[in-house]
Amino acid sequence: MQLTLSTNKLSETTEDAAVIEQLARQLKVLGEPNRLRIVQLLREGVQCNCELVDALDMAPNLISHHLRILREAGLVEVERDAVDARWMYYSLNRAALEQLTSLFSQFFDPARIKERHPACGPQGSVTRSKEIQLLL
Amino acid sequence: MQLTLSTNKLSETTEDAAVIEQLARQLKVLGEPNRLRIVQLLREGVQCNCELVDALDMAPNLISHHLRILREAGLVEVERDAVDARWMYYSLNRAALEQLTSLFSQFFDPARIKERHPACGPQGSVTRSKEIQLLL
DNA sequence: CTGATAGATCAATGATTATTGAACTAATTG
DNA sequence: CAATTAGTTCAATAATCATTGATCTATCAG
Repeated sequence: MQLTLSTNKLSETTEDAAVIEQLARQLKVLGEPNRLRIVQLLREGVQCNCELVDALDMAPNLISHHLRILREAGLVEVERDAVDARWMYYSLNRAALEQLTSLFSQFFDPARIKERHPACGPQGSVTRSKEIQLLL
Repeated sequence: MQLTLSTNKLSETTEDAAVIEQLARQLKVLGEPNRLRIVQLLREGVQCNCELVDALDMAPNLISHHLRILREAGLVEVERDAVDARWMYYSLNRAALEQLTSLFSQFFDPARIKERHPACGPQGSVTRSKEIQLLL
């Protein structure tokens, strides 16, 4: 799915609710250890289901399941072998990863974290920053 | 948690099983929409629980829960107000985000995806790449 | 046509985890 | 001290989702 931003100002790029949703969806998909391992293997090049089964020691249908999730998230693509159509070849979607890494770097860029003092708390807030003590 | 790599060769940095596990753990934490929204708010600066409650329209204990998860993943830190110790101030852990974005960019870098032909499949594999047809 | 092969789909189970409401702490205020 | 306030912790519920086993679909080989 290709998302268009509701604004073209870079500073608001990562504020768009739909973008956040999409980012969360993809991160959740990648946050599953077995799927992350599949992605790691796919980085080494196109793989068929059976190769992943061998490498990960998992049931074929489970691999199938995770590949489907990855595919539905737009992160992985499938091709069918033209010579023997029983074989499926899975590969990473470069464009999707390009977009994802770009958004991720922006969203979590430490340099863009603001120093703002909280709007709530006691009036002592003004000088709080120097008095604060670490918890536990 | 600070992870040391079992190898110092850049090309193998993202191959380390422990690193993958840790990456998966953090991505899963960030893959929850409400938590991602919390992170988004924390990017605007330190926030107390109550501010997040207002901004996200969620129960305080639920915010507490998600903040704990973020904290246990090392992504968020807490401080207690020195003037009125009832207030807690949450902030993003810059060092952790630095490390995470770096690892993420490396791991999902499209440029590092190899073109390798699958080791399985029919003998026709050799010329497969040009014959392959897209599935659905 | 009959197996065998690669893999997907389906239904059921189990584990994880977000959410909710109630009770609890600790600190401040009157 | 009693009442508030900010926030956490705990137990219970509900929803999500990974895993498993069985079945199903194509496709290819004999």
